[in-house]
Parts: sequence; structure tokens; C-alpha cells
Amino acid sequence: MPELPEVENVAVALREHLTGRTLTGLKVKCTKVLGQCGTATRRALLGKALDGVHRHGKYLVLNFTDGKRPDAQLMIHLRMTGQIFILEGYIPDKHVHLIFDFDGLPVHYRDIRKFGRLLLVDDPINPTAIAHVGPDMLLVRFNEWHRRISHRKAPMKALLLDQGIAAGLGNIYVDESLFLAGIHPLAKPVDLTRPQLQSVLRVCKKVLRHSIKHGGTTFMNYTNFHGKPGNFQSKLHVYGRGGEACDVCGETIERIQIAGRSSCFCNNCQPL
DNA sequence: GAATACCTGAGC
DNA sequence: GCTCAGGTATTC
Repeated sequence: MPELPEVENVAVALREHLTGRTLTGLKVKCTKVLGQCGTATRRALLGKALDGVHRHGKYLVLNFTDGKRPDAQLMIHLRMTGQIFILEGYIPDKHVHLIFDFDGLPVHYRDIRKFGRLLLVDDPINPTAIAHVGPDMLLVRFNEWHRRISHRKAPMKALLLDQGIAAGLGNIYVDESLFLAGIHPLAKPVDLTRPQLQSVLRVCKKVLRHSIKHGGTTFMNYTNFHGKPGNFQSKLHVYGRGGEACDVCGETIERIQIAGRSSCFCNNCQPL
């Protein structure tokens, strides 16, 4: 499941391998993953070169230009199972829905659940389609984040998942970050001290940066831009470990539903 | 702010 | 053959 670190790695890879290359072809095997029809997508992008990749939370925005027609922007969200990769000699399976041809270099879009979307938008940095999305979790300053969250009465877990407050965390990183910060997922920001909130944001950023450094493979079986599988460098403390013993204190890890999502935590390490 | 739709493979 | 997982837009 790609979260912010995986999306950041895709952004870096696209910049490295495709900047300056012209999109010369687009094969559409499943229109569903496009926000518009294949014809409209081709009309907007073909013949233009990739000249910028911007990431905001888990969203990517690619800018295409040919110096004559207006630039075009393609926004990509991988959702649960989306993958983008270049792979020598790769034979597309049934889950490959799009094949971009960059001057002879094939770039595949593969998505088992077809939740991901590739949508033409109107701006390379701040498309109106994601105007409701908050600042990137890695960039937001504490004062700004504090202003957005400190008065809220919903559970911390729900608010960290809320991309409108700050964008980038998914279910896995939220559970792990709250464990490392020692904060109960049901804790309300309004009941927490400023130092506690400072600790939450600091840990969230640390977890994301750590994961990016390890190729986004820290917590997940993730396949990178060149098809290399993830290597499980770090073990999860709580996510997906309900009923098991906490590896810090030995207490049984709890599992409850918060905001409709499974949430795992250690009652002893994360007291309410 | 909570439920629902979207989609498929994994695991019972 | 059933249930569950997950992020987001949409709808209550």
C-alpha cells in the first residue's frame, strides 16, 4: 500500500528517468483508472515532454509541455494498490491498465484493485481538484499544524488520517507513529498538552523520513520503480499485530475500530 | 462526522 | 463461499 514515502520514491524516479522525455504513445487497457476518456488524455499529453513532478501528500502532479500548446497536468493517486514502474523485458499481466511510451521507454501503470486514478488537472502545484487537501505532512510547521488540529475533539487517529489537516499518513504509519509517540489513538488533541502534540508531529515526520530513506519499504511489501521487491528492514510495532505481545512491554496489543479503520495499539505504552 | 461505494486477492 | 483490508469522494 503506497503511502507518502512510496509516492515520494515514485516522484524521484519519474524525475530521474523521464524528465525531458516526450510522451509518444499511451496504451489504455482499462479506461476506469483514467479520470477522463483515453482520447482526451492522449489529446492533452501526447507530443509533450515531462518537465516537472510535484508531490503533495500522496498525490503526484506531472507537468507536460511542448512550448507551443498550453502545458498539461496529470494528477496521479495510487490509492491502495497502484504501481508505476519501468521494467526491462516486463510482460504486462492483467493488472496493467496503462502503458505510457516515453520515446521508446515503456512506463507501466499496474493496479490490482483499480482504486488509483490518473486525472487531468489545471495546475502543476495546486490543482483545484485537491484544494481541500491540507499541507504536506513533511513540510507543515508545528504552529500551522497546531492551529489546524489543537481545537479538534475527534480521536487523534481519525485526525491524522484526515488529509484535510495534513496530507501523507495512511493507516499503517498512523498506528506506528502513535505507538512511537506514546499517544492513545482515541486521545483528543483538545485534551493533549502542547509538548505531547509536538511529539506526535515530530514522530510522524521522523517515521516518514525514515521510510523514504529506506526506499519506502520499511513497513510494506512494496515493489519499487524497477520492480525490486521491498526488504522488510523494520518490523512493525503494532500495525496488524492485534492479540500479539507488545515488543516493548509484553502487554497484549489491542485492536479496535476508529473512524471505520482497524487500529492497533498498546494500552500500556499508549495510556489514555 | 459517520456510513458507503469502489475492487480484488488473501485467508479463513 | 464468505469476509476483510484499504484511501478517498460522495452522500447522508
